[in-house]
Amino acid sequence: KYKFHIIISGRLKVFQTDKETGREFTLFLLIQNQFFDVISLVDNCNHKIYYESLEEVKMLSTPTITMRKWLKMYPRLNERLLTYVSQQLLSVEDYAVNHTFFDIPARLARLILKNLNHKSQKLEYINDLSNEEIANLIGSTRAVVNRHFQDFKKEGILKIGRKEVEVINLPLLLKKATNQ
Amino acid sequence: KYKFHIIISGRLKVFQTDKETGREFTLFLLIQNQFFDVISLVDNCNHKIYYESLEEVKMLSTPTITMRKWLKMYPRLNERLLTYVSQQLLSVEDYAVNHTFFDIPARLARLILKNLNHKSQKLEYINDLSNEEIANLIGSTRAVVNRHFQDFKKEGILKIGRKEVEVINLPLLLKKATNQ
DNA sequence: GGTTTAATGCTACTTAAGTAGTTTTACTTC
DNA sequence: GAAGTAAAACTACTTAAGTAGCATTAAACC
Repeated sequence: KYKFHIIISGRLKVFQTDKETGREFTLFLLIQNQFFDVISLVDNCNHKIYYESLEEVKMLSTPTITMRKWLKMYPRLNERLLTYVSQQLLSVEDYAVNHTFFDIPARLARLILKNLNHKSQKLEYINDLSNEEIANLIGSTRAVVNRHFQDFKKEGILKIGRKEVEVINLPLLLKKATNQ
Repeated sequence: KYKFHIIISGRLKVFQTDKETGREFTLFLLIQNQFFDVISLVDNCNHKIYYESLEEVKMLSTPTITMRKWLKMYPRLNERLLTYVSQQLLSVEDYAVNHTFFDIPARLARLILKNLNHKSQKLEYINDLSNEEIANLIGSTRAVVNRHFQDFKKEGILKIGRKEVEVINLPLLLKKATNQ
């Protein structure tokens, strides 16, 4: 029933939802060479999670049981997985810490900085996302994200097109990312 | 320089701080048989984190290098670590999700439920913590936590002594934990 | 028992996140 | 190029988290 996957191409959004409000929170945007779902390998945890492809996604899949067998046979695999899960841990830890210490403008700035291609001054990998999806990434809502995008624009930090963000004033953006 | 530890006894608080506001956020309260710091084993990550013992802590320690050697020699160890890190991932994921979907009363209720001994109706493991430390666990502040503790008391959900919490009305507490 | 200290309780205030609803813009499709 | 649609922009409002400062209580120590 359960399977283990490796993404070959495309983006897979892994998220949680709140049925009450309908809000979503994106935990990971998995891309090439990333794994899903590692947690299923670890014994009897009933980890409820949702996923959705942002475009056509190609991936290698194998039943959890087979994967468990391979893990026993090839220690290197275990090692690789440990590294991967540790990175995910750091990533989610970052979410949690950002949520407690920073307001939305700062979290937005940090998201942009994290995904910024410093040569083109543009976002890569999340550049085509709607305000809604951006909001899901920082644990907020569409309207709020848009509000602060407008502020950033007014302050000359960003140039914003439809589903396109370009950084104009990097120093100011960096400042937004740190102070509250 | 870096070391890997296994807790033998006592509680070790692992946390992050915001220098600006002085606020803390507790990521883990490590106890017996838990590891610290697994992340250091994974190559060149410069993971900044703070830790502090809540009482006298005994632990086994070994240099990261040695531990890495052992990992290569004993595959079972790798397996065990993978399980451990995965659990931590789930735990931190829970933090992140709670922060986006639930308000402070709900997060407080969920913390209590998570650490509730259903026989004694009392908290175990975090029962002796101050409001301040409770706040650090749910990513809030002392005053706010206290405010909601008072509400819970008035509503007949909790009986609160100095550094002591007892659940009076479990159904109501459960309700608080889900809706906002 | 009296004094010191730290945790808790309380009041008042500020601010920003969330929400609802509408208007405008830009892209798509025929 | 007109029509339709979905995203983005905007306005107004509500609410709760955060903050500051002080009062009170309980514990700890001499």
